[in-house]
Amino acid sequence: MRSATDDDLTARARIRDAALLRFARDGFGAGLRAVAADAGVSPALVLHHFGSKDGLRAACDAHVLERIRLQKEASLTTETPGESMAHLADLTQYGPVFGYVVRSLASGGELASRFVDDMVAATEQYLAAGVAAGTVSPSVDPAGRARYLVAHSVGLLQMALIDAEAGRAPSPTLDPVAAFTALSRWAVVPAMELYTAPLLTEPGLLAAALDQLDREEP
Amino acid sequence: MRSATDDDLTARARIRDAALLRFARDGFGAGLRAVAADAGVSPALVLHHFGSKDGLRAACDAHVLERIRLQKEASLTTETPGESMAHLADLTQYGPVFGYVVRSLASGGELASRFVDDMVAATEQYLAAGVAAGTVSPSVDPAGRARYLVAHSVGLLQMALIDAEAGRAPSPTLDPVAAFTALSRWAVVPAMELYTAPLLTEPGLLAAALDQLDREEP
DNA sequence: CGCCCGGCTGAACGCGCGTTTAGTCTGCTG
DNA sequence: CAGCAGACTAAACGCGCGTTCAGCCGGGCG
Repeated sequence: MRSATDDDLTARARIRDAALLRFARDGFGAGLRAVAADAGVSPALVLHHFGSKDGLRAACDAHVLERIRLQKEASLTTETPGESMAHLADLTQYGPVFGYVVRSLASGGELASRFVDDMVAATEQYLAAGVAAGTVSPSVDPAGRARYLVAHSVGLLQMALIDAEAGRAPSPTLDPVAAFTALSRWAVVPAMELYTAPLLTEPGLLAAALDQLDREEP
Repeated sequence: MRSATDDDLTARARIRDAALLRFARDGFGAGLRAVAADAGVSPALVLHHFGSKDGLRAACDAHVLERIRLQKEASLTTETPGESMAHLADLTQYGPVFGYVVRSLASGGELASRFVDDMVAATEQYLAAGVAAGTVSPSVDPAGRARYLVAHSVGLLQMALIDAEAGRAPSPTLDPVAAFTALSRWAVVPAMELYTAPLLTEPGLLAAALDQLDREEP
């Protein structure tokens, strides 16, 4: 299962990358023997390097978080916002990392909640910049709005995963690019409509919700 | 593990209900022996009634779909829309069914995609009624909009599940009522804001998206 | 009554899992 | 050169899984 391009990586890195891919494709129930076979090593070596299956998953999580951190740092220091968005849209550069994150969001675990928090913080920042630039409306609850929008993205990914398993769409863990284009095909128009025109015609609903919240916990 | 109220059920129904609960709480990796113990029967009896573990899950799926079908039928024939919403909001009556659906949405499978399709159809119908009543704005793509909104709900559930596993919120599969109130505490205000006022200030974005879609596939 | 059939069980089977152990090979170091 | 350390493996272990099988028990029927 080892490819020619893997030969320059240490066995440890090769195992970690193989696990990333396996877990993304088959979920975290995938066996150590399958990961070992993908990496071209013996099952015992996996445990020699990572201690246990949990250790392997923790190493995968750590590696993904580090990749995200590096990307974030780069986009903060060297890029304009436009370049950042372009990089985000180019999923090919992330390789199995994207699929692994999607699988984690579906399965839970520490990476999932940390990733969500990261996304919420980044979204809040982007929205604040948009408000300052005048392209985004200000909010009575910027943090809540960011969290709500992140939940929407999680839902779109989850529905893509469900559709993929039913054979109706490309899988975001197997072919992120195809899945993303398929998703944008149907979701962009509803999204733009929802974000540029009010869904509900009664403008007093927000005030009513705020009132009710105040009445419950003053 | 059998409770007094279970005694009047046939063993088959008791096993199915126990499986519903186990799968909802622990996921579909839960063992047959655990289900059998919960139902107060031997593991062999589970297979006697359902043939295999897959058969048991299929029976759970079928039972849940039947419950949903009955609920839908009742709400179509006997209830006003207001009563329907009130019933939907009262999660206690669904018991383990709600948690099982949430778990299915996270894990995929046939029930998940069928449930999503059901929700999309129902949402489209509700939105159409809202448009007719004047409370909801008309859409250029009613089906897409319904699907998009359902994806949002799936995302909220999935984030509740992630937060629950991180110990930050009640679990929607363990205590649906608590999870739902915790969710509404932070999500209602952003939702109302998002649905009553445009998030983006540039009104031409929808037309741009429609143009781009036309240009790609005429 | 004798029989049978379906609900039901205890015990076992084979399998694949994560993990352990003992040991080999290789390259560096004193 | 001897010796050590670390990468690596073959083989096995114990466990829990889904599943099978032979048989028990009780009620309905000819």
